[in-house]
Amino acid sequence: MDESFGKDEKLKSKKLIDILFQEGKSVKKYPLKLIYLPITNPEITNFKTGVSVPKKLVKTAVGRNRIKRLMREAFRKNKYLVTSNFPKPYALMFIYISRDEISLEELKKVMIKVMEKFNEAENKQR
RNA sequence: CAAGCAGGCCGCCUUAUCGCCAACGAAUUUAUUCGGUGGAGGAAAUUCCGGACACCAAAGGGCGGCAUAGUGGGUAACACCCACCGGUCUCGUUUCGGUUUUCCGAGGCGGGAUCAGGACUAGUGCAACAGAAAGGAUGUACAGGUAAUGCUGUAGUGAAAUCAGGUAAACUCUAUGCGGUGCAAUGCCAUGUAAACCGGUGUUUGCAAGCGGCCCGCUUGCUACCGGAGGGUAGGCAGCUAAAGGUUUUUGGCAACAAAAACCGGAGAUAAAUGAUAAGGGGAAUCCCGGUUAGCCGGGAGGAACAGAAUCCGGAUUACAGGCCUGCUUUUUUA
Repeated sequence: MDESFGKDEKLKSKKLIDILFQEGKSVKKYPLKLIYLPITNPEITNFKTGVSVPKKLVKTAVGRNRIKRLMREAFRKNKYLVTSNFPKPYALMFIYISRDEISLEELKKVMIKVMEKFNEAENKQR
């Protein structure tokens, strides 16, 4: 199973991120929030995923780094849940909305639930 | 051996698996695969000083403004570092005097801590209590003196009474230094469809903008003419890491440091890499059990601080579990 998470799959375009925050929909499961938007640009063929931890909630750079790394790890292990289910690519942004630290195990569980919610919402619409 | 003080160093390790970033080398299906290699800190933090570098005019002149403040040295430079001098505090020791048990006062020598440590014979301001009077000063008593007068001395208040008084982390003065903005600097590529952009030529006046707050001065634009520039995405590349680098030895120097030689040469991301999991090792505080008069000994549980590079250096400041080393002081035990 492909568990890599390389450059190509990361959300890096500033423009795309701006559009995502303006027009994207979201699902929430504490302490995670997922903002998503279908990518209309035909050049881009795969999912683009980013993670974010607000400076307001986690004060130190070490703390934010730690949580972002755990989020990437949790996504990497479970990304098949979303990437294989849709014909069109999406831009995804996971945002951590708690002040407290979290273990990888717990984060994985929440990540899976958020992804399930996302699947439901998008499949219903189609 | 223990405690305290001062200074310095380190600040989890090993293996496996799954991943991330970088340059390199192969292979091919030419954008992918494979391979081994390298990949956070002593503070990377605060952004408080000082530089390098870049652009703004060859960064220019004046006023204003800011910073620094014993002397000498080090350095690219500094508010940093070193040495010395001085003041203040403190400890030890010693001498002298009073008293003589303690104790008190003065001085010498030695150690430690600390100090924005230039100038109040330029001007201005400020000063509790006491005192007649505290800054263009001058009243009482006694004594002296004069043509005359606080003119002179003493007493009295006070830290200080015409003494070159005190005070500059008071204005100020003096000396020295400082232009501004910062790698989101800056350069290149790509983009542009039109009152825009780029290049060139010409340029009188006026206006506007920029060059630190003002003035000077300088530059640019507005105008005219000529030429250039059409897929999509909206970014990409350089700057970008070799550093006033480090280690060791020798020489010079009290030292900071400098010179020479040999060796090592070390992250470069950009919604931002350096991570996750498992096993083993290591283990402080604390807790539990057993033994012991106690110190303590044995076993088990427990599990590691502050903190993340963002152009690069030198410092300062602040945060920090635990461990190690060196020196000094003190106490106890043993020999």
